[in-house]
Amino acid sequence: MATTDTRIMLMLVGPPGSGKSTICNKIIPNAARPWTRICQDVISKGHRGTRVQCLKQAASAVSKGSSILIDRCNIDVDQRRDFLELAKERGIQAHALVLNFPSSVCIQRATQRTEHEGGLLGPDVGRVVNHVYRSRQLPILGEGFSRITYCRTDAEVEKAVTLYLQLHTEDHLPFGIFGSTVYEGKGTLQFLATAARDDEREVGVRTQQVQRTSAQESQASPGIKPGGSSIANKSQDLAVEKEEKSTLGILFDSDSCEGKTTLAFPSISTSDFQFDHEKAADIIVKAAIQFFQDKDHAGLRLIFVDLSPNSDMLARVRRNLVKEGLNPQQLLTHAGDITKLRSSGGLACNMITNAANWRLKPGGGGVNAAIYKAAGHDLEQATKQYASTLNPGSAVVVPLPLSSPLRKVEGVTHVIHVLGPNMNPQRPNCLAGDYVQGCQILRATYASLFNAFSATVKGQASLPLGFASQERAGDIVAQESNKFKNGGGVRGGASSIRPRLANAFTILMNAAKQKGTGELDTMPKRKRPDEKELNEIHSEITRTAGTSDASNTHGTRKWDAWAQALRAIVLHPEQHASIVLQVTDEAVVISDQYPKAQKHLLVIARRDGLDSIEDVCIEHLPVLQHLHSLGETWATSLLKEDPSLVFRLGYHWVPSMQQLHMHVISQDLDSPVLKNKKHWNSFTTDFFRDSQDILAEVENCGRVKPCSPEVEDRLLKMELRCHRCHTAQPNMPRLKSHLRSCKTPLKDLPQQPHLINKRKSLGAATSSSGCR
DNA sequence: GTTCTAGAAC
DNA sequence: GTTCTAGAAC
Repeated sequence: MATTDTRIMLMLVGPPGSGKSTICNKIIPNAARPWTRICQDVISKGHRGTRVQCLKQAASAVSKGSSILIDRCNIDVDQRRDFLELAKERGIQAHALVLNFPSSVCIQRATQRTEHEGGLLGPDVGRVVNHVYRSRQLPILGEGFSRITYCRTDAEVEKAVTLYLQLHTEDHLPFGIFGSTVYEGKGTLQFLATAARDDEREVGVRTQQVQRTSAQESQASPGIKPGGSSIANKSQDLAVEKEEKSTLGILFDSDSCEGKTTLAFPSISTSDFQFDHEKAADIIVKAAIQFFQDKDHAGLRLIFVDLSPNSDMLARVRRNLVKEGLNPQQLLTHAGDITKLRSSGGLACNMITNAANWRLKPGGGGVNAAIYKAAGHDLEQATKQYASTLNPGSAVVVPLPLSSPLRKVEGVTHVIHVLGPNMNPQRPNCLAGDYVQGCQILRATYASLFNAFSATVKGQASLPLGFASQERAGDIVAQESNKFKNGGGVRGGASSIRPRLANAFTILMNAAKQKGTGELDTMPKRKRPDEKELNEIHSEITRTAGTSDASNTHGTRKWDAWAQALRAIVLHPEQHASIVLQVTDEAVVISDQYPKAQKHLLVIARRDGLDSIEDVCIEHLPVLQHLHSLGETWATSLLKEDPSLVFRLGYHWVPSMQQLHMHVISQDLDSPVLKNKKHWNSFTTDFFRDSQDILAEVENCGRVKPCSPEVEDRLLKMELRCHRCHTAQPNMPRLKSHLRSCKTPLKDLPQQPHLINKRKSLGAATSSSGCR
């Protein structure tokens, strides 16, 4: 989230010997923004001073417009509290850089060093380090930090230093927990550290190249190299620096990216198909410009991805971006693995593009092999349902099954296969240097790709999503442009595309909608409702739900003040530090204020107007997936604390409070604040909708069947039944008494340690699989 | 969502 | 008389 003030308090957290001063010396002289080091060891005329002196100097530096580096151990909550309060008072962001090395490494470094400003060195210093180490409390967001970075290795420290070095005055970094950590402590801190480790998947550390370097080195030489840089050589350093800079536009402007649905795509045809790079770069940028001329596409984002930071195509596309004046927030460039954009690159992409072969088969090399490998067998199976072959210039959209690792880990909902022109004489259908036709096909390829993306976002995903043609796109354009010149296009989505391409796209879409034609032979065989069917389904839903009042389902519901509490939290998570566990661009995780079980968290969506599952549309699938992923991560962490727990993730069909929120709740349902029948039934009947079922329902039906007031009333007033043995209980006290002695195992639950989530709930009111 | 409380149920 | 529920108020 943006703040108007981008000054930062960066608090180093680590025992003696963790290298805090070295970090300051690297950042301060060379940084892109002014930094002031606050060092307690020298603050009193070169000698050790007090915390109050540090606070005073810190306040003075902030007043002069400087960001501040707090160079003290800051080892526990007490040591950090005053500085965090100062940051809060001054309205500046508080970051922590946690030097999470093993104590042995810190002791070795501290005892071997020959200089230290505070005189803390020599053979006896080990005892000090151990003492400090034992008392450490890892920082959490709840203390008031907006960003925490964990470093376990020198390479990770270097990466963080590089990031802060390049941080210009006007830049700001995303909120959240970054980096990885291993913590050997016990209790809550261990749990939080584990959560932070899992967060790494969620929000990522931002530089693919740096991570790769780090990973390679750790493989080559396990363990820590005291005092030594892990960056292999200068040229790699420069490559890293170059790449870090290239991503700053993305990373430091999260607000402008917030809520944007994103398509990542590689360069098509320039590798194995040997298409001329300059021509290809020109086509990519111009295709993007045309795409964004359509105002409907303002909420979309494209990311051009190439594996190597030294990629010639990346450089050419960036150069053309500048030359053509395209807004860099619309077409971003990124060096990294397209299959690991979220986990390794920190870039959540809804859809990714595969440079496919004409048989749509795995294998080969490059992007095609990588995507099929990352997506697992699921992608191959799903693709077969949509097309068997692909011609140059065409695209085919394949929704990724929920089971695909690419979806579960990276949050990718669709893979769009495209095939570009071939200029390689050793590959089939070589155009033998005919760049007139080659450029035409490559333009058609990108136009098909971008429009398939747009159409999918606009809800066409519920339609068969084949964009594969039987002819080359150029041929179709030539043959069919007159025939379809009055075609309506796709909900205006292609209105600003050049007429020839718009017609080609319209042809493809119409082909996709037509049943029983030759075109459909390559269309999806999987039954999905078309638009008319979808409308009928929604009408039926409204009828059967007995509600003619659209305000119940479309965000015009009035919320009382008490019901707006969750919204206040997502708008200002920093003001609710005591309960906030994690903040991402799309969600806030909190401890439920009135836990109805031993463990009860809420994962709250941050989007405006998304208040209940009945507000969810197909385009919100990535949000639901993100909430589910966060919930699973936290449930997994909680299970590590207590493996006897069983968790469910789900939503109340009709929520009491504004802002879509998912419950992560342990199935003991043992809580003094679970007091009445409504409480009980809201978690044990079909009023509680499992997250997995909601994901499936939205994917299959486009939205969630509303809950009529009659059904809501019936479910919440059902007789009380034990959720284990299903025996009826006369009242809450008797039920609670029964629960203390009931030993019946929970039924229909998957084996531990996996969570949850599918159980047969009481009082079945609906089929979760069908669209009604 | 919780708290309070009148009145039903026991 | 005590326990429990359900609706109003916030």
